[in-house]
Amino acid sequence: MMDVHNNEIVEIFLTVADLMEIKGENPFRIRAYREASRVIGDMSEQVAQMVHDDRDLTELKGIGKDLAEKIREIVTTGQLEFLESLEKEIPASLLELMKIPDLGPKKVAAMYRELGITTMEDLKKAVEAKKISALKGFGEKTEQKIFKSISRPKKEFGRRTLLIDAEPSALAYKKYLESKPGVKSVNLAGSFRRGKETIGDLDILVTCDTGREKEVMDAFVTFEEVNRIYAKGNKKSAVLLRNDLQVDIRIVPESSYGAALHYFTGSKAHNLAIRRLAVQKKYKVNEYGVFDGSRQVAGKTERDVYEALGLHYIEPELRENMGEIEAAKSGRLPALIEPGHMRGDLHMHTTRTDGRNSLSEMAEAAKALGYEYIAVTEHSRKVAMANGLDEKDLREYMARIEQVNAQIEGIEILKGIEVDILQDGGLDLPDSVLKDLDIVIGSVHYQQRFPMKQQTERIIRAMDNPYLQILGHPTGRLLNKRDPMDIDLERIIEAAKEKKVAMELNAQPDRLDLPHNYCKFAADMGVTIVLSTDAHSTENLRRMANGITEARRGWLTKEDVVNTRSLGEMREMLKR
DNA sequence: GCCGTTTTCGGCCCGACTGTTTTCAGTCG
Repeated sequence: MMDVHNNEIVEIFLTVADLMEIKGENPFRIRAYREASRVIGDMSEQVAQMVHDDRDLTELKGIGKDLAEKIREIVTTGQLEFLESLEKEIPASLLELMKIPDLGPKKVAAMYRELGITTMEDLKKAVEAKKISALKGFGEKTEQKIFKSISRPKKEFGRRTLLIDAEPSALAYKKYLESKPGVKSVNLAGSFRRGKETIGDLDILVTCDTGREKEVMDAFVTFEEVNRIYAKGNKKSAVLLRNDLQVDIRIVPESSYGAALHYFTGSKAHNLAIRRLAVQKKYKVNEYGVFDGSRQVAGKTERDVYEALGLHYIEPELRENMGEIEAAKSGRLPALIEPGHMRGDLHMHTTRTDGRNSLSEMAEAAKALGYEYIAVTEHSRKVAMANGLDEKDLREYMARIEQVNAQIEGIEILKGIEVDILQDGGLDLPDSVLKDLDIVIGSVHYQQRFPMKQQTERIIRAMDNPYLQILGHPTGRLLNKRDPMDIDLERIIEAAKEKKVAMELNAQPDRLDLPHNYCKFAADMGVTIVLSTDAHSTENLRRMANGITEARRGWLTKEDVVNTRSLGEMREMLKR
């Protein structure tokens, strides 16, 4: 039995879809592969485990008999015969070329067929020899566009931007557009609005005085950060910023504002499902509204759009076609957690280890945020580069915490630790001191490259320590930098349930760890979740907002998160 | 390739912009 991960199956199916597209296969068949890969990619459960347990894969939405068999083949053999036969017909290097803007499957196929182009290098030579513009269906402008694009490093295409990195440009753009005459409203939609951890591009929706659309579009493409204009019309335009962020804009009439916001917020999968539902009800949904024949029956607000289709309003964070539409039909949507629900923060560092602010500064800042309690959780000795504490250091610091706690009014400072989980699953500090703490978080910081079985068992063994209350940043992922550890997270969450250990949702914008799909899995199992900032400065305490967004994407309610509770109730719930 | 209180066969979301087109294909979201 091989450990084939969901993301490997996703990659294989996406590659199959791309290759079939170049080959010119039936688009609906291609879509089936893409749809299946999306479903698998969003799952928390490992498909390989399902195969192993002899479960019926066709229970999964979008997976029928054929794809179930292909998944089984991938899981048992580690490869897919069908993909290999496709790769014999279509060079896989063509997929790189498809990442170039304006080059899709048809054009790439034509260049391959007519000129034998398979690599970026081939393409460059053909462009320089002016062979591209000679092809039918191609012309001077297309050749120029390709020339412009291949002079850029290829890795820049398709790279996703951390939400928090996109934020400054997004807000600056919004403010800029709002200042333009004739503009009535500017809204950021797309994955930015859905609160995805990383975004592919930025989507802006604008309403303006009728007749002034062109004026607004002129302003849009002359924003100071614009580096390149991809397309410009009166309803829709697209540009590339200097920081490589692509920005799309749509201008719509106010009567269609809700439908357009819905359409432009996505996700694509959610929109497709909504449109399919509309077709069932003999309606048509587009970005201008819900239509019964040519009559608009909804569209001014998003709520109207959902109601016209017999659905409750769905929050943007849930719009991934992961069950939210079914829940909205039957009124089973969760009441999502909100920033105002948070009453404390249970993971932070101070200047005693690698933080930038003192204990009292952190406490004052937390108090200013309206919190009732915090836990100060320094690193343990193993994390030497952060001046991690040994037992003696910790005892001293605990005394210091008690001191400050006595001095400060209106907030309770709890004595905590982020103790390192050692190679063998032991903890980096003795029980004799752990037992005297209020909050014990256990985290893996070293040896993150163990094989799955070993890594999983290491973490589960750590949870056997009766003083460990919270598993910190459970996957160890750093978005765009480091993959999650190779672990069976489902098994770990099940163990957490059994041992009454809570899972942390670490709110650092490049962690957001526990990932949302596992938040949902854990909450469904009844595992307690702690939403923490892991702040290393007073400023960082505000990152709770990022964690709230991830929690909402994971369908979490106030009840699922322990630090929405009063101090007493929270402590009771974390007791083992 | 999937899917079905209209169907096990015949559908499968919908529109804007661009370029190379004399009416539309390709790409994108």
